[in-house]
Amino acid sequence: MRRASSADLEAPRVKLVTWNVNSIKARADYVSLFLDAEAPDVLAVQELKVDGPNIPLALFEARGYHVAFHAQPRWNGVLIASRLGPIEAVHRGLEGADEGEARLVSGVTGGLRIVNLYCPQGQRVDSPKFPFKLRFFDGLRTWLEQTLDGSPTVVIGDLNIAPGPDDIWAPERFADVPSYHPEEHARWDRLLALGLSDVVRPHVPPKTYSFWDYRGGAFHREHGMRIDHVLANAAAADRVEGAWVARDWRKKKDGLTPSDHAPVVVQLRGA
DNA sequence: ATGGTAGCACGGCTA
Repeated sequence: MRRASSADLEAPRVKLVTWNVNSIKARADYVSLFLDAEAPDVLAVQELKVDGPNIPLALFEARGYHVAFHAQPRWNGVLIASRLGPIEAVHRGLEGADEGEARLVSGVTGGLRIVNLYCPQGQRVDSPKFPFKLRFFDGLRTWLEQTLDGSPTVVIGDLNIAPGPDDIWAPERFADVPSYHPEEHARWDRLLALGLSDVVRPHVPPKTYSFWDYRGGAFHREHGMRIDHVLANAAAADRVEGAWVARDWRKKKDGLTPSDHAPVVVQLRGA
């Protein structure tokens, strides 16, 4: 554990991570390994999959992180952990667009607004989940229009959209499939039109992925997608020094099963 | 071939 205040003065740099962990309960030991090895300043977690006492908050608190979360049993669930300081102005949920599911938590920490998202996956285009996904993005845009105020902000998380052909292993196979559908790309473009930019894309080579299905040996076949994102408004994007996918954390560690997503890391200059 | 794997209210659903 390190002393937050003096260390931050010595190294004015913020290491921001987004990671869909596929159950914070099943991944508690694995996430602990990650925190000790990578020491993020802010970690945005998606897919908690548990609520209440089943969330192992102690693993964050024991390492000096402040925590804010929005959770439900079984599915979804998002959490922000920060050692920049307390998390203030916390907002939970996307009223009118999330159908009561725990998919958005936001807060301000260290002078940075974090909007942490777990967007719907969409299942198949002919399932009710797909129009729900599109409505969620429409509601998100409306909410961001009202929320973005020019202060440094990142919109971060598992957006379940691969924005371009370099972000998915076989774009031709996904032309009519959620994660790479034209209707989703239209929503992506509308988010960017709010003044947000994808601050990871310029720093990673084409065909860099953040998610590989557990099934069919997808990781070893490099059958992946880049669906975990960090979007930043101008005030935050100006501070980005680098970004990468921590691909090694998609592998087993000490015999522990990994998530099907790797952490995505963005390094920012301190304020 | 409607699979394959992992996780959650233990078992159908979600990804």
